[in-house]
Amino acid sequence: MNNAEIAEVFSQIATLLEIKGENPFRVRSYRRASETIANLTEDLSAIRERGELRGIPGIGAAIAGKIEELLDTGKCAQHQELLREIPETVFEMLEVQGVGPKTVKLLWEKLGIATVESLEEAARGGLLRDLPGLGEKTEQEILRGIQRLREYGERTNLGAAWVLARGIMDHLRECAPVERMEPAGSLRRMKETIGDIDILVTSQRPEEVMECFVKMDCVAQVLAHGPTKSSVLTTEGVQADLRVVAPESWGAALQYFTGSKQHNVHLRDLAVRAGFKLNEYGVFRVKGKREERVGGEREEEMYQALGLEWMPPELREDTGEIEAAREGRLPRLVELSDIKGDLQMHSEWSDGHNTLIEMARAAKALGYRYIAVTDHSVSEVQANGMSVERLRARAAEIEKARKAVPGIAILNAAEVDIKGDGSLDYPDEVLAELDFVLASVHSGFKATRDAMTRRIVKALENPHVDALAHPTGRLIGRREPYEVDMEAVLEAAARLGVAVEINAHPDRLDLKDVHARRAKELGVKILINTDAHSADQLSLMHFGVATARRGWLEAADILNTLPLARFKRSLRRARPGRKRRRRG
DNA sequence: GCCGTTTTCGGCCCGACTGTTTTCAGTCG
Repeated sequence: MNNAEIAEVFSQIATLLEIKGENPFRVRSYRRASETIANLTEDLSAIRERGELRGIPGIGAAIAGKIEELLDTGKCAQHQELLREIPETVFEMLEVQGVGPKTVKLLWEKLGIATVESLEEAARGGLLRDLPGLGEKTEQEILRGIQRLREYGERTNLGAAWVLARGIMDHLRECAPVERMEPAGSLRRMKETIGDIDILVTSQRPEEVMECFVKMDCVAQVLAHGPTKSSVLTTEGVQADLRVVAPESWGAALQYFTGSKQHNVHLRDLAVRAGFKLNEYGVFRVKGKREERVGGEREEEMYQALGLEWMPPELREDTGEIEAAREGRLPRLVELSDIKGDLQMHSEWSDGHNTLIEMARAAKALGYRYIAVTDHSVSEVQANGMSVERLRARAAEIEKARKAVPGIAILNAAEVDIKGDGSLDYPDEVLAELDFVLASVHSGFKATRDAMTRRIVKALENPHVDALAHPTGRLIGRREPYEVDMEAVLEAAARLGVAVEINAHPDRLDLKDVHARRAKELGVKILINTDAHSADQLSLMHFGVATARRGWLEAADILNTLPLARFKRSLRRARPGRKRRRRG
């Protein structure tokens, strides 16, 4: 079993214990373990080999034993036992807004309801209103929740949420008396998917801000409309929450609503131990019964009171950032302004919409010093992949573009398919003509994990390959990543000096944050590229930078933060090993 | 179930909102 599967088992155990009404602290232990495991950069099996399971924070004797059980047998007796008591289908019931563990317990015990379908039927039949603690309004709310779940599913891609949030904020700035305004929540942390959009503002006239917010064109339904908090469902099906806070609580509220939940829980635990209290209004020193407010206007104050440095939102997942802050060893995360070039983009020569010159001009306008134009290779028929002849014809056009757009280096490059057997889509002598070779998988996604791993590692062993693009092939929300042993791929990349891409397109974000962090640990050099298929998509770079930041990466970990000459020297092709191998 | 230079037992984050209530439980973030 892999880490994600084991994390899922513990998450289910936590939920099932919660439904049973078990000790909430025991529930939390399983939930915390689940989240910690999901964010680990290394496989549990490897950690176990070294006998270090107990060293993972939140993993004690009991859970370590269950991890071993899961690794050995693929099952966990306690989990199986719980599932015999409560059917697995209750998990989807919990996705309905307003339905929590207590309600599920009630529905299951009193009415034998364990699926969303039977819940809907019972609500329509008016059977819920007679249950203790439930009433007619709750019944209607559950029906609405089911409809919303069916219509829109759960989470939104970061890219779509970003556009929507920008739109809302631009609108509020125009029509309402807002002072400070920032997105909070998972959007501010730049998570790859967003549950709902949180926006925080300060204003002298909150009612007007709320009024403007609930009357936006993009509002499909007003879910709540109060003086300090309003929630709407947008026409895109994304929930957006707006909160107005007092200026003196701005920092406290921003910290609080940015989360993550685990980060906040950990932080407040520290606060209590140090004699402080944190909430969305400020940080307070607790003296017996009295509380003295010691900060809250600026976010920094919330951390400083606990002896911690302020930390970027992208780090706030409780995966070691609090310990790092305490010890003064937070990374200096890479920033968009560090990026000097973009090494994956497509032109009209394959499936892009713009000419070479248009792409170069757009990249230059963003301040880049170099780009690689990586049109597709011959096998990508549907993407107008280039034959060797067209590739050579394009080389002449690139030469012209270099003259037409001075001040930016244009690398003659290609995104070359890794074929089913791990060979590349152009012969070696053709690859040798290129300035930069990016390899990637576009077919055979259903291969076994072993086969896919061998295929990719073999491709990386080709000395002409400089970098691996979108290493798992996933499309967030649409296509699962193919099965591959990422640890083996990253180890091969580190050994061979091949760079690995963080694809910045918000549908991909591939490498994802956790893998990027692992890549750094293994000494793999990273590229952040947009994979732009039009000039305007070059601006998606910041999503890739955010993913790198979530992986704790600094500018020095990323090749395309280097000036051109050093960038070229850092590519695998500049390494002496490559020449030796070629002669041999 | 986890954890500890104030503890190996006794703690474990905090508040708002809603609906069903008569003082509070459940959900959410």
